[in-house]
Amino acid sequence: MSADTKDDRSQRARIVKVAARLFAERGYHAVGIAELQNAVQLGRGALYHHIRSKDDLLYDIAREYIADLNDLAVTAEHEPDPRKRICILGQHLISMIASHQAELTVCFREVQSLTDSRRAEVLALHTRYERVWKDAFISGAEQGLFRPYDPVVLKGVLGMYFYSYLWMRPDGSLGAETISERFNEMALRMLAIG
Amino acid sequence: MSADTKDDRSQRARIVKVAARLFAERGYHAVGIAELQNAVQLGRGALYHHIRSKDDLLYDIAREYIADLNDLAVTAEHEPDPRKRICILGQHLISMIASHQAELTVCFREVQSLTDSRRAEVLALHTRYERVWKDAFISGAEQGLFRPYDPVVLKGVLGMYFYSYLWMRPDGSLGAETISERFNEMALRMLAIG
DNA sequence: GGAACTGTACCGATCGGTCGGTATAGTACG
DNA sequence: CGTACTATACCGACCGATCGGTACAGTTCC
Repeated sequence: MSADTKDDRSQRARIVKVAARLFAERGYHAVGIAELQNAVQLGRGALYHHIRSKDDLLYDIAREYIADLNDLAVTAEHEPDPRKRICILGQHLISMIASHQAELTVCFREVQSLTDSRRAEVLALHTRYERVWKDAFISGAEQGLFRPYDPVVLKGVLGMYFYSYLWMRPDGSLGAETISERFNEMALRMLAIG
Repeated sequence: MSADTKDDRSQRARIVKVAARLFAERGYHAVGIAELQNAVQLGRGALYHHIRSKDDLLYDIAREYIADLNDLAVTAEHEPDPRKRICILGQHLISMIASHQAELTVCFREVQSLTDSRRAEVLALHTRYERVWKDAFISGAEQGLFRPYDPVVLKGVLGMYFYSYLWMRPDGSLGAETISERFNEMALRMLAIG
């Protein structure tokens, strides 16, 4: 039992992880508290001892992982070469999706299920993340490396990366490194001049 | 009242349309029958006179529009030039998303909410649609026009197009024609050799 | 009359969340 | 040592509200 002295945090982390998987598999509103109870093998009271509400659970998941993505993106902003910056952003994004697929699925797909103020907050983080990409595109355009900035190109490139949360399989034959390399190469093609 | 003699079909079509919009906005499980009633201004009994169940409603939406997409795709298969075929597929896809955004949002995002057998059926339609693209990619590769077939490239291209259901705005400044033209050009770049 | 359409009252089941209470471990005090 | 007290983790019964769906009577139109 000595390993369980930190029960509080580890239990909560475990609950959040299981919830993320359930929400990703079947959708936030489709998963009831009873199902979550059963999945974590805890009684009603025990579960609510660790979480405040179902909505808070969703909020924590949706917020934390887009925030992490932003943190990673900030480090990429130090790279002066827009082409390299795109590659770093792409590699981070794909590796995050590969290693936290359930959480990012919730993050991308269940924002709408948050209460108004929380949704606004999380959406702001999404916007901020997108802006990092946008800045890289504009930067490259100004340096004459990329085609002039075009929002459709931005959406297209981001769509390519983001959409991977739906088909990527962590145990599949395609590793995250392979995927990000090919996506990065394609992104640079989309941005090239002429 | 004379214009309402075809109430049966028109009412049902109206209900399906409103349901699609609600499901797209807030998610299938988040929308209750009461909310749907209120939106179509019909009592419980009247509503259930036109639909069999909530699940059937989802099934009809999710099935019909991916089936339509497949029908459109079949006509594109007659085009021998893989490059042109890609452009036709892309143009059809984007124009469908633009004109039936709510329905296709449901179609893409709520497949998981269907019962097992129905989900399998709808997923088969998705697979079939993806195969049309795949065939075009392979065709182009065989003719020496595209790079060798790579599933990652396929997923990347499809992601670019599909993801647009999340950000496209029918009343926005970007018309469907503009978007599909630029996406098509990018898709061909992604597929080009070297 | 009869078929189509509609509203209301109602069903059992399940929803998210709270309740009082228990078991256990740690700690302070005599 | 034993006893009193506190905090944490947990359980299962229970809450009002809402869920999807049904029964049925009334109305309208041919």
